[in-house]
Amino acid sequence: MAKQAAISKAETEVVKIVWRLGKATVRAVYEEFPEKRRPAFSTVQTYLSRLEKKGYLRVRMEGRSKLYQTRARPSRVVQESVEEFLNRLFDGEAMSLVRHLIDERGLSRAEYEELRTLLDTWEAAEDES
Amino acid sequence: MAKQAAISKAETEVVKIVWRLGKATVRAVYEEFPEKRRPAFSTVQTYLSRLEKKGYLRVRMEGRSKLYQTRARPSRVVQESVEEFLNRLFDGEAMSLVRHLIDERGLSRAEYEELRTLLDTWEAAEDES
DNA sequence: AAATCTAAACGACAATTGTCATTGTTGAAA
DNA sequence: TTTCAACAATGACAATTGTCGTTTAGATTT
Repeated sequence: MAKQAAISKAETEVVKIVWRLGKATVRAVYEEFPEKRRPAFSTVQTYLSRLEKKGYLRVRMEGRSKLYQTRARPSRVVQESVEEFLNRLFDGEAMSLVRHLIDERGLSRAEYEELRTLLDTWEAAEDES
Repeated sequence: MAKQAAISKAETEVVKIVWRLGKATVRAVYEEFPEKRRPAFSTVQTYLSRLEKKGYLRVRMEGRSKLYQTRARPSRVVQESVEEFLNRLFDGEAMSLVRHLIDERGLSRAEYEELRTLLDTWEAAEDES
């Protein structure tokens, strides 16, 4: 299996819409864009077909229209992007990113709580091994 | 001041080298690349001059060579990239990213400890307000 | 049936990005 | 002073990406 071509910015936005909708026609995706930043119908067509060519989506005819749907599991795609991003900016150090997030963007009380909970859960899981 | 043009992948790698070195000539940057993935000298020249044109670096002649140095604070550039990335993949929710990091990549014991410490620090700081 | 609507198919194009090969200069070494 | 070595300065080019307009062919409405 050849290395999957990278997914671009605009394509990411489109693939996310498809994930959210589960399966969608060109028009459906097209209409998900908020009117202000909505690209031409044919532009969406192009994005979708490129995504299909790159292997991120699967397509089939549904009557007169094309119906696109997920091929790769979203998490895998996200995973790859995160990995790439992490390597590029933080030398692959997840903690650097997290530190950056906390220092530079700040945490809300709620986020703080959530993080604590996450850690507790992690520890609990870890203990039984 | 016009919106700063986005920084590309290859450019990010180069700008990081300049940050690391503080100030650097084309050759210095060129040599920082591990031999295996070292682009041509002229390629590095191009990246640097594009970075300068985009406003990320400042340049001046130092004798016969050009000396590049940081213009924008690194953290600001990183900040922007993180923000862009976060919006694109996680709808701007930092916690989604963190959750992804923990679930999908896993935490090492050490990272776990560090995170705990970070949280404790955060809380201490928070308490006095 | 004619007119209208839709969506697929194409083909294009400009901008951005990744990458160089060359050529022109110039200070330094032979 | 001829010859190098080291840089700057250019110009190029292919691939990728962002974006469309147009044409074609069925489906639907008059």
